[in-house]
Amino acid sequence: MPELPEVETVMRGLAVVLDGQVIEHAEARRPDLRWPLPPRMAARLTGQRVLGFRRRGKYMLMRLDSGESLLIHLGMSGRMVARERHGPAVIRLAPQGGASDARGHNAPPEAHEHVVLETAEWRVGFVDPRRFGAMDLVPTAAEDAHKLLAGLGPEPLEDAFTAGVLSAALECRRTPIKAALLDQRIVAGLGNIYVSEALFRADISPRRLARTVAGARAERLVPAIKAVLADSIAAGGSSLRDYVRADGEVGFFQERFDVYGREDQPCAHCPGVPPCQGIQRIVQAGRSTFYCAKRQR
DNA sequence: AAAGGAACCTGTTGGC
DNA sequence: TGCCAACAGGTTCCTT
Repeated sequence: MPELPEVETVMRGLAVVLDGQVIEHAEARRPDLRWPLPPRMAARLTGQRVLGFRRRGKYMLMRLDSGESLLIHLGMSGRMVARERHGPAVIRLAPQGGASDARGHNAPPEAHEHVVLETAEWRVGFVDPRRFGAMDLVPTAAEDAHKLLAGLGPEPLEDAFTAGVLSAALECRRTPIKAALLDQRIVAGLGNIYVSEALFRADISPRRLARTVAGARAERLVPAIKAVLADSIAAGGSSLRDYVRADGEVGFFQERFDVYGREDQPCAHCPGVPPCQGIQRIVQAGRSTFYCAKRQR
């Protein structure tokens, strides 16, 4: 569910609540997420001060003063819910929000809340119905050597991610560009939504062979990827600013997609111009892709 | 080695 | 209204 922009926004929300605070109490209520939680995780978190956060692809890393970092992946359905322990505020760091009738310290416990972290002021729960999410502890000095991070491709928002870098990575791939961009080894952080969105912005067909995305096409695609991610983070970030509302719900990119989930709707690039067929939905590698067949080549 | 599909789980949605 | 199938934003693992 959460792709790079959602993970970035969730992480910034966690930082607001946890940065600099001491985890007074930690609890692993259900130890079997995607993989078993690391040994004694709750004990290794308890008493630690949170020194800072960082994101790598769709992974969040929370630095502790013990010299370890908590690695968090939200999987498909993972979200974080922060409640003020002695007040009404609730921050739901959830990509699609959902019902928001929670009432703070008197609210019923969230279902599927597998891990809980408590500071003096906040109770932060990791909620993940499908349990595709994961947590692990890793030495801070060797974060990037972690098995789940070691193979990741470049960060798309960093300057080092250029058209040259991308086309070099795509060169030997005999697969549609859609599938290649979902591969976290090519570029880290894109998922099913933003791949469709970026290809639309770059006028590139999702069916095009990856290795033919070079030259001018790669020069269009890289800025398109950066722009759609940045726009989405800006949308989430702006809603994060007023999180203090008692029923605080962090908004995300939501209804602002150009193509994702818009089958049969007009294409924003060629509205009403025949023979544009509007947005089509196709299935690639078992997953939905949305695009405009006229515009994207 | 790379590509495609199944598998992991649970919740929601849409059709009949 | 009820039931069931299809589908969901991710990733790994197992075959070809």
